[in-house]
Amino acid sequence: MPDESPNPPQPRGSYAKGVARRQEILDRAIEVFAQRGSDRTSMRAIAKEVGVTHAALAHYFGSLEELLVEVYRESERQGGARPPVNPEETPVEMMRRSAEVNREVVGLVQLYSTLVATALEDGHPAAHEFATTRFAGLRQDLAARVRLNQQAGRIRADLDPEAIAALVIAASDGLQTQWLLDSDAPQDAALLLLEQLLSRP
Amino acid sequence: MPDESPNPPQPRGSYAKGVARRQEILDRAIEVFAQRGSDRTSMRAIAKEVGVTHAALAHYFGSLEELLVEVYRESERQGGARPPVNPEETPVEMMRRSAEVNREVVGLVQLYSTLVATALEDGHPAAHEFATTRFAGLRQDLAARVRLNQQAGRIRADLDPEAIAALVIAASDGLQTQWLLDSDAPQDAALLLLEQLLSRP
DNA sequence: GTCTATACGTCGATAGAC
DNA sequence: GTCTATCGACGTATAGAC
Repeated sequence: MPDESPNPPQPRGSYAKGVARRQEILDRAIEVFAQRGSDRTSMRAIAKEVGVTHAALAHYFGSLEELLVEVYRESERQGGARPPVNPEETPVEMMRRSAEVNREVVGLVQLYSTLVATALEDGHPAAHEFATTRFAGLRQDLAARVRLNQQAGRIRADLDPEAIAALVIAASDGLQTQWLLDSDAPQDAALLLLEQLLSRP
Repeated sequence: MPDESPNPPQPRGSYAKGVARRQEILDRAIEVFAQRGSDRTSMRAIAKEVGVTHAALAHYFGSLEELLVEVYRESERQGGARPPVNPEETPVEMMRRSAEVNREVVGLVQLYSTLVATALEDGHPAAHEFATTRFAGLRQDLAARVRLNQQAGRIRADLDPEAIAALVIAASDGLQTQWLLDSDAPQDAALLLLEQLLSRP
């Protein structure tokens, strides 16, 4: 796209107001989702809670799917502003902390499950992009942590970091699901078991 | 449930035809889901593929949710008619076989993910009942297998069978998801890793 | 650019005809 | 037992007010 004007065309006029409004909507939507689940989440219902019309949501987010993805992304971003993370923290410890936080915001976990399930179907590019990127990034991050821990002697050095990363993420997600369906399911016990299995003997 | 009449009241009139028709619909629906994913799955679309109207589906299954649950249940039942299972088969081996089969019927795995995600939300009794029962039953079955394997010396005897069962199920589900999103994800490697971790040293 | 009003087609569910 | 007809709610798209 040649011939770009030296004055970028976007932030002209009341553009700033738009991004602020968009942020307002996202913040409010996160509260709504965290409280009551991701059920009853039509554009009209969300719009009513936020205080706009459903057409306004379409204006800012394009589609319901993109809105849901943005809500979850933003909630992760805000949740990520937690105490600075020790990079040598064990991957399982990291997931256990995450699971603990998630128990307080069940609606966001429901939203996450919905997004992942949607991503598996064809014809949902926004959800697919979100899930693919998230899993690939998480696997990479966790694999790096595994290597650090292996060097520090806290994780068995004979195990493949990539496989460990995928396994820890899968266990974390799957146990979260089982726990949401049955709070007697041994979520933390199973994560501790995995931690023990990975530990250097 | 006392006082059952010797002549059960249900199969009166052309009831037998009804169950046959219902079975026909289920069989056809399973084919449809196995082929193309669980997307495009409105009652009207399914009805068209099956050759009836959407009102007929509602007559037999009550709601879309119940139809989806029944389709998956029936597909599991039919898939369960596979080679008799060695009860001492290791839990991870069992899940690896299952994963192998599932790769051929991606649409049914998509349907499963949708059902589980739906079950996490409020106000979906059929999906919730399905998922709760399935996980509880699977955990029980796998825990029993773990105990057998522990006695046979194939799984470390110092580990909690219930926690192992939950962990194996979670890993299996979660890795399936990651693999569907990215066929480079180390699904089998991670399951083999888990097998190795659980093995008696 | 921001946002409302409105309309379109499809959805799950249901009632009633046959 | 299966259909047609109809209902309210949905996601999306667009025209135009400001």
